[in-house]
Amino acid sequence: MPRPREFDEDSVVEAIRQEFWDKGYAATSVDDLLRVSGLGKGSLYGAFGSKHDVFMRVLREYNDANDRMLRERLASVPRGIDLVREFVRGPSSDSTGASARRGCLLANSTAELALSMPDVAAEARRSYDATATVLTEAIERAQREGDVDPGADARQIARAVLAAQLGIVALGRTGMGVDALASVAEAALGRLLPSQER
Amino acid sequence: MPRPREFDEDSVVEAIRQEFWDKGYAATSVDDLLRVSGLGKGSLYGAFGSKHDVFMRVLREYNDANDRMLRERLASVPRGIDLVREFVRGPSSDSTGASARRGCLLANSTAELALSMPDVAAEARRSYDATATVLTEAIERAQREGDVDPGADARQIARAVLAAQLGIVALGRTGMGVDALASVAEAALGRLLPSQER
DNA sequence: CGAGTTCTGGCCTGGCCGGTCAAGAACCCG
DNA sequence: CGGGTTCTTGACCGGCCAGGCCAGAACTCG
Repeated sequence: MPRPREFDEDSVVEAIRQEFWDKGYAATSVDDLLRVSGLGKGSLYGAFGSKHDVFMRVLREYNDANDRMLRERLASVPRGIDLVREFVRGPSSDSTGASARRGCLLANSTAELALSMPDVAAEARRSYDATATVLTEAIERAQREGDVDPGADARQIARAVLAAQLGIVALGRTGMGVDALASVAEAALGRLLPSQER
Repeated sequence: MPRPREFDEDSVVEAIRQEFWDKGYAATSVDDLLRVSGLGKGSLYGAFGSKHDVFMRVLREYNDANDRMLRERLASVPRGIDLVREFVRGPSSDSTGASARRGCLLANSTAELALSMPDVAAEARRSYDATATVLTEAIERAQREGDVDPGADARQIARAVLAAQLGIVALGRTGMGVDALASVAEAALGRLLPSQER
C-alpha cells in the first residue's frame, strides 16, 4: 500500500560510490551526494540514514564485490599462480594510468579515516583478511601444481603479496607512470614467486 | 624595525603536523590549527598563507626530515642490507601499535588528496623517488658487501622493497596486530632479500 | 473511492567553514 | 622619542555544512 520508490537503490549506491572514490569522505558533501544521485534530501536520509551510514554501505558493497570477483577469478583461472600474478599486476594494467591514479576505494578510505572511524578500520581488516584468504588458497593450489615451493608458508606468502599489491596501489596514486608501476609489479612478483618456469 | 614574532615557526609547524596527521586534511579545520598552534587567525595567515599552503609546507618538511633520517641511517649502519631491513620492519617496530595505526603522513595524504591536488601527488613522487634512491644505494652497497646477488637490478629491488613497506604501512593502519604486521615484514624480507646468511 | 502508508522535494536552522581586514601593540632605528 | 614596519587580536563575511522536518504526492488495498 505504500508509495513505491522512484529510484533504484543499487544505482544510487554506485553513483555515490564514484563520488566518494574521487573526492574522499570528508571532501564530499551531502549536497554532492544529492547531485550525483538525483535524490532529494528526504529520500536519501530516509533510505540510507546519515552520510556516515551511506558511506559504510558503499564501502562494504565495494569490498564484497571485490572479494567476490577475486573468488570467481580463482575458480576460472588455469593455474593458482595466475591469480596471484593478475592480482599484483592489476594496478598497472590500465594503460592510461587513470585507474591507477584513482587507486582503491578501500585503501583510500582506510588511509583517510581508519584512525578516526573504528568501523572503517574494522571493515578494512575484514576485507583484507578475506583477500589474504583467497590468495592463500591460490598459493596452496600453486604449491600443488608445482609453481610454488611446497615447503613455504602459503599464508605468509599471501600476506607479502597483499602488502606488495597495496604498495603498488599507493605508488600508483602518486601519478607515477604505468610502465614504472608495472616494473615494480614484476620485480615484486619475480622475487616473491621465484617459480622454476619463469 | 618591525615587531618581532611571538611564536617559533618550527614548533607551530610541528604542532600543526600532528593535527593533520591525526585527522587528515579535509577533516582538520582552520580553527583546529589555531587551537593547536595557539596563534590568532591573522598570525597564521600572515605567516603561512592559506590552509593549503600550511599543509604543503608541513608535508614537505615531513618528507625532507624522513629522507634526511634515512640518509643518516645509511651512513651509520654497519651493512647496507641493515638499512633495508630496518626500513621494512619500521612500521611494526612499535610494540603498542599506536604509530602503526597512525601510519605515515605522506601515505595518508597521498591517498586522501593526490587525485584532487596535483601538488600533493608531485610532492609524493618526489619524496618516494628520493626514498627509492637511498634504498638503491643501500642495496648496491649490500651487493658489494656480498649480502645481495650482484647480478640483480638494485633499483628494481629498491622499488619492490618500497612497495612492500608502503603495503605494510597500509595494513598497519587497519589496526591489525603488530605481531601479524611483523610477520608480513619478515615474509617480504625473506623473499625479497634471500641472502645466504639469514 | 477513501484510508493508510511511504516516498519526495525542498525549506529551514544553527553552526561551522576558510578567509579578510582593521585597529592597535611591539619593536628597531634614527 | 617619533616614525616606520611588522605582528597580533578578534570581529566579521558570505557561504556552505549536515541534518531535521513537513506538506503534499503516489501508491495499494479494502
